[in-house]
Amino acid sequence: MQEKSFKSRREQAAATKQKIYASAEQLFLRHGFDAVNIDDIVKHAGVAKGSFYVHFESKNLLIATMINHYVWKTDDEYRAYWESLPPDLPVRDAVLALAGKIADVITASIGCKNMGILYQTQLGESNRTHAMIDYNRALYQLFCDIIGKGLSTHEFRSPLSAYEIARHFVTAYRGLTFEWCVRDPDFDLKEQALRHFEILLHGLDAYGSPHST
Amino acid sequence: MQEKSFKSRREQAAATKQKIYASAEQLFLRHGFDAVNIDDIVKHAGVAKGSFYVHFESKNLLIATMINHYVWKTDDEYRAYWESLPPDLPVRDAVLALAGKIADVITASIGCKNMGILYQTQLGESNRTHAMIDYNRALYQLFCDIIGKGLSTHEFRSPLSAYEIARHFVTAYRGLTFEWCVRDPDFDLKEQALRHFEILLHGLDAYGSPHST
Amino acid sequence: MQEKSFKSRREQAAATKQKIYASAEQLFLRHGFDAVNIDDIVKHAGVAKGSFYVHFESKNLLIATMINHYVWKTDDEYRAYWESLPPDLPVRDAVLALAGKIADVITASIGCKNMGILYQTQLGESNRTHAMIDYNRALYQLFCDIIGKGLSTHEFRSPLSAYEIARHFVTAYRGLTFEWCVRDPDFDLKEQALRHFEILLHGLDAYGSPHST
Amino acid sequence: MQEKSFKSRREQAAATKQKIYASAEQLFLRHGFDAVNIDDIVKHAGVAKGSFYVHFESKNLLIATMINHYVWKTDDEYRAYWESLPPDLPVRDAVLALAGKIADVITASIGCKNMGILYQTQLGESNRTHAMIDYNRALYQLFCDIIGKGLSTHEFRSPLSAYEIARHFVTAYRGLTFEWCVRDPDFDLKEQALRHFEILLHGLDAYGSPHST
DNA sequence: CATGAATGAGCCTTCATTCAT
DNA sequence: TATGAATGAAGGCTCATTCAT
Repeated sequence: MQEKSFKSRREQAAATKQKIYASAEQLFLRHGFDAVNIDDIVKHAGVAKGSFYVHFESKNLLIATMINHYVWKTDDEYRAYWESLPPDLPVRDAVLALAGKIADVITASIGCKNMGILYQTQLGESNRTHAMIDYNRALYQLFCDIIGKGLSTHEFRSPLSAYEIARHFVTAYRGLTFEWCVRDPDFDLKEQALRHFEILLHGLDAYGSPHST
Repeated sequence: MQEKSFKSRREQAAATKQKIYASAEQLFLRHGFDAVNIDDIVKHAGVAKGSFYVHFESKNLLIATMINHYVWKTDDEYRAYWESLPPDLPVRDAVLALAGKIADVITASIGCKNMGILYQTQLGESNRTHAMIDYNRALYQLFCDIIGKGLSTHEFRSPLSAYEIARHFVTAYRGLTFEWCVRDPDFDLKEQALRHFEILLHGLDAYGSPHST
Repeated sequence: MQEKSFKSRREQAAATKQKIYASAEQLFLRHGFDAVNIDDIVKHAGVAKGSFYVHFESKNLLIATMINHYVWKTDDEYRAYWESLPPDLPVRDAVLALAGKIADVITASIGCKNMGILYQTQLGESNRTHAMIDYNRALYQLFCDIIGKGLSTHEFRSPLSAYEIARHFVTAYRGLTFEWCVRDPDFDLKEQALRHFEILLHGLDAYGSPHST
Repeated sequence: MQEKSFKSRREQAAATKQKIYASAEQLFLRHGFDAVNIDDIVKHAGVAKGSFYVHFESKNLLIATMINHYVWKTDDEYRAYWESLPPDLPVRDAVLALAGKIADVITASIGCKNMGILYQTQLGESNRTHAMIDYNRALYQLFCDIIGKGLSTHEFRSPLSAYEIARHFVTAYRGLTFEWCVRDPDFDLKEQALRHFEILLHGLDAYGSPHST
């Protein structure tokens, strides 16, 4: 009780900012960036219009910030997951596990609609875009690291560089995610990702073997 | 007696419609749907604003129509290309050839920016989206046909259905195209598509072999 | 009767533009540029807000245009007046007559408030200003011409160039006008202008004489 | 006992007020009244927004106060200067000296931009204007005193009253200052003021002489 | 069919001022 | 006194669409 006075002014302000942010997030997810205006956001947050501009420079900057949060969050999650895997796990299994994890994260903590907005944004040329030019750059790096480790221990053989293989993986995941965004709910991201990556891993094995081509 | 002026009037009208359509197309490609307004279009076409609404119900409907044209056009091109291939071409080679052809079409006759707009539109939720909800459906069908033929002649073996394999192909192409849109010009679509499909085909081979899994 | 159909669409449009312009003019004069907004203008004109932007690019551009009209109008009036004076009128009398005429024009067809806005604008640095950098440039030229004629016929003697003398006249008129804007109605522009110019003319005579300094 | 902390608190408050005032002054001079907002001022002063309203009732009142300071300051400076002149200096020379002094003050301690803002304000109608409705009233008085002294000693003759002559001087200075504000740096205020006043003084001499008119 | 003036809802942003802490 | 979060009215401008000629 007396929750009110428990909050310092600073905390109160942070709470307001959070209310606005959360409202914006919800509404953006529900209706897309362009269909939501500042009035909607502040009304939903229960604050005055001016308050929005106390906490955020502009609508576009809020969007950019929000997108960055998503990107960072997922990147961190992926890497943490990989580092939690047993070090002696075969590279092949690690890649499959990561593919599954990515699907889990995208499905559960981002969601289809939101992911669609993320991808739309990345395809766009607006000022928003420049805030997130490199969504997936960290994923590239992560795949590089995993494959590089496999190549260096000779557990994994391929005429391709770790970077090239990582590119195939990222490209594949782009396609999987896109297809999911567009076909949901008729496309189970995790299931498809695992199948697709299995084929890809087979392909890379075969590609590296002498009898190929 | 009046036929001539009737016809010329009809022709005139068609010409006006075409002028507007072509202007809209050019401008949309250059700047995106949202950055182009009716004023821009009619000014570029050299006609009056009212003429736009004589020939098109609304901006959104024009966009939908235009997208459909694109979809049909490319679909036809792909199928015509396949039908032009020698009937005895191995399925594997046909798939690779088609992958290359698709890259050619997308690169040359659609372009990176435009493709991005198409993909953005597909990811969106607006009324525009419904116009192209089935972009690539024909491609699915085409891959299905190719693979189905291979499976039925036993030239190609796989525990997967033709439909499933087609889905892997389409998904892969989605990723390739997306990556190209985002990374251009540092990502050569055709080269990457051929490499990626080669791996995928290897993977499918291996996947189908008894020693796999 | 049937006044309506007498007007072609073009005339109708011109009438609307004029209504907006006239409303803006009135309101600006009454309340100043900054105290009047687009809503006020269109409401006063009895048209929709969008109509304003059909006829004028922006509020600032309208203001600039309006100011230019004033400037041109007065310049033309001054020169026409001078050309209407008898060619054999002594320069001294011509200058005095012009000084009086200027006062008449400013007083009657511009008005005190308006003149104040003009001067304010000229002192400002806003985008409006650049539209009228040279209010009074034509007046400079006119004085130059009058004095130059007097100097060339030796009717008028001075060690100063026509340009320098013109500058003294223009400067003096600036002061008279400014004082009028600020002191009105306690400062009779015409009376003061005539007195001041008489002194100035005497001063120039004396200045040119050998016994001066 | 408490005197010290009382005083330091008072001093602190005064210091804060002064910081705000100085910041506002600087920014107003640099960018004009309307282009500077309270946020700019307090940020520049390094205090909180609320502090502004602790020390000043409103933005407009601060502006009014500031203008008054300017007016008083310059008026005092002019009078002090005159009083510092040798009492037996001829009126004519005193007037010229004062004209030069005014130019010095305006040029050095007010500046062109600032003077423009002052003049703009004076031409305006806002509540600000009332704060400086009497800018130059003291200058009137000063000129009156100087000329009155000359007239009373018969060192100076004129059919005009001291007040009327003062008005011509003030009016002339208005014009000079305005022209400077608008033409700077192509118009050297001091040089032009001295020349213009010389002509004016000649004119007044001649005007007073029997052979004039 | 063609024209282009007219419409008016919609949107982002600014800013002086208030007030609880 | 000092703080700074909160307020909400105000304002300039865009744009798809309509409709009389």
